[in-house]
Amino acid sequence: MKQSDKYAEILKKGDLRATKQRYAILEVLDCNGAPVSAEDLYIQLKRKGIPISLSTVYRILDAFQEKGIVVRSNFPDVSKAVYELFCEEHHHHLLCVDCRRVFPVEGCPLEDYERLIEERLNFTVKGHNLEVYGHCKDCKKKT
Amino acid sequence: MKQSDKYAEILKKGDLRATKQRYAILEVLDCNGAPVSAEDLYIQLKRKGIPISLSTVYRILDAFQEKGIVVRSNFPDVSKAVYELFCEEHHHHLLCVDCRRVFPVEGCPLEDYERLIEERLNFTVKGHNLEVYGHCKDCKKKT
DNA sequence: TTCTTAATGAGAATGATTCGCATTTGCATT
DNA sequence: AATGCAAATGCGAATCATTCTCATTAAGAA
Ligand SMILES: [Mn+2]
Ligand SMILES: [Mn+2]
Ligand SMILES: [Zn+2]
Ligand SMILES: [Zn+2]
Repeated sequence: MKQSDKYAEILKKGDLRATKQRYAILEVLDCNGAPVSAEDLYIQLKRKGIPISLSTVYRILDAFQEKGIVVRSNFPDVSKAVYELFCEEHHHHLLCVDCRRVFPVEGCPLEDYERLIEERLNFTVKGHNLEVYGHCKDCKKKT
Repeated sequence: MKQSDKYAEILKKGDLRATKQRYAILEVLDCNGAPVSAEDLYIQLKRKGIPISLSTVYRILDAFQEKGIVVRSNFPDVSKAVYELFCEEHHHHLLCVDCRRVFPVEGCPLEDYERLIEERLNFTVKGHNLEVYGHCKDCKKKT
């Protein structure tokens, strides 16, 4: 199966028309391991020669989020939201406060915690946001 | 010791001049158990007859955050930042996506996780952001 | 190919936060 | 208590991310 078929399927499943812009965004997100801001995405698309406007980038990302195709997050002290393809393996991110790079960490430490909250506080948990920040391996060296 | 002495001490420790506006903000934050937005704070201050401008509210909160007097957080799908007094007992929050209320939960489930990250990934953890969202007790009933 | 409607582009509008600058005020020092 | 000066404030303008409006284009069903 070609990559483009994969994207077509994602769009069909989301009831979204297959446009050049949507393909291109899926492709860029697919290649970027780490989350990207709407503007970075826009710049990368322009660089690839894709005709698109920034408002369309935002609209597409919104639609994708609605359909669960992408996940939006906000890192502390970063003003723009960032987006990444939804990934079956729920995971989290480390943010290096020096170089601002984002590192994925597989797994999630919150299963027991959420169960506890449901039982003790009678609160139905629908999800969570977790980001860890600090100094990455490389930036530690440089000091 | 009077409350106002407590605030004076906080400001002195932070090398910040004692102004009416700063006292008033400390007082409002102290009374509000849950985190508040800059604008809510501004409204509450006006209601109390404190002369202050919104930009001053932002400036004071920034200064307080700088000094570790307050903690700023951003909840998912809430456009404004919220602030609360720093609290020795590190804790987290539950956000009800129906009524938008915020509930504190004592304790933190991330100690082991952070240790693991430091060991396995050679990343120095400085902190984390964690918010859990879902449906609160009251909103569950209403359905 | 035609028709309907969703999607796009361009720019204006919005909303939260920050900035610039003139004025005021806390506070250290006479 | 009066003085001087840096820090803090008020007000409006500026900025930045994001959303909205509306005229135009293009999927894709028929
Ligand atoms: Mn990731
Ligand atoms: Mn709290
Ligand atoms: Zn780094
Ligand atoms: Zn609720």
